[in-house]
Amino acid sequence: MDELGQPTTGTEVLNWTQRLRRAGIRVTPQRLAIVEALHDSRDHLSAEALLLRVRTRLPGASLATVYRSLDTLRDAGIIHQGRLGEQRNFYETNVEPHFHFVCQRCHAVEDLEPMKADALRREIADTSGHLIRSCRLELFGLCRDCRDPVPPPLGV
Amino acid sequence: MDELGQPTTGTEVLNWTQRLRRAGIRVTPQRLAIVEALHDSRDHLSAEALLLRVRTRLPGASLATVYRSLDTLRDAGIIHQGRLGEQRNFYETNVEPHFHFVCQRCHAVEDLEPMKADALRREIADTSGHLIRSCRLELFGLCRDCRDPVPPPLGV
DNA sequence: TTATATGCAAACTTTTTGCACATGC
DNA sequence: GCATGTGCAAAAAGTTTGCATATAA
Repeated sequence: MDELGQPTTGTEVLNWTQRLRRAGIRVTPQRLAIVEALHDSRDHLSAEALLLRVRTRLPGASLATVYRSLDTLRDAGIIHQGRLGEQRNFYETNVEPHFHFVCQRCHAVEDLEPMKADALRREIADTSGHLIRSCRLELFGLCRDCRDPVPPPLGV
Repeated sequence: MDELGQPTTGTEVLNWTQRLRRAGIRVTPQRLAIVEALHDSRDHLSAEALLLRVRTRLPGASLATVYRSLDTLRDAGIIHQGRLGEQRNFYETNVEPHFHFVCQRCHAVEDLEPMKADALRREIADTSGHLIRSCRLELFGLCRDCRDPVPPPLGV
């Protein structure tokens, strides 16, 4: 199910096809497989992780195509590309401005709402005189679960 | 001159030597050349850019040594390592928590004070339940100069 | 003296590119 | 039909590593 509560299969295919077409880029099986695998994962995936998922649907897909498709989709505003301390990029279908929290123990990545960040951004713009077009906020630490590990059940 | 208004040469050498020694790492000509070149540049340098500067003083220095020294200095808390949208790391001697603004036109990098970011960080910690150990804020746009180019002198 | 650092070259990881062939529109 | 996309392999770019030698403490 996607965030509207619709089944992911079938209608999703139409949605992404339309989105690609409206963005003015060609609709190919590879691009559809890539953007759908990325969206269905609801995660922040590397190109290589994405290739593994795409290959379950298109066994012949190549890493070069994944990279080229991701670039195209990113330029079309359909996906977001980022980095999180690591040496490789990650991709996600959430293109709204938002921030990331990375757990340094379980390495989970959580999306954070922009919240007051716009105020911070505006204040920095005012005091610095720069024109700010985008910003990235990344927080690192221990997530709820890794911070307070669930104690083992009593009597074990 | 450094930020205390002291001449950079001479006393600086002593300072960095002391700082390395106090951090418990060996003082080598390469490490001193690296940290001093980095500090004197007052910039955000890549390993390769740093090697060029270091080689004016130690012509035989190698890139591998620069990388290994930077890792060591970073682990010792003497320098800070970061990334700014690019695919390579940068290094700086400012180890205080602070943020960066990157001009997308002239590619200048400016350090920003943490300011209200601590409040933002605290709020995110409270609402998410995560333990936040560090955070990184990067802003991209046009700097003051690139935003409002100086008009050519009259009569030309 | 001895653990640690350096230089060199090779390896490794991630991403990009040239080219012949395939395909969306 | 033609501009564009794909797969393969090779190349780039950035960083790390093995090893013999050199050096800080």
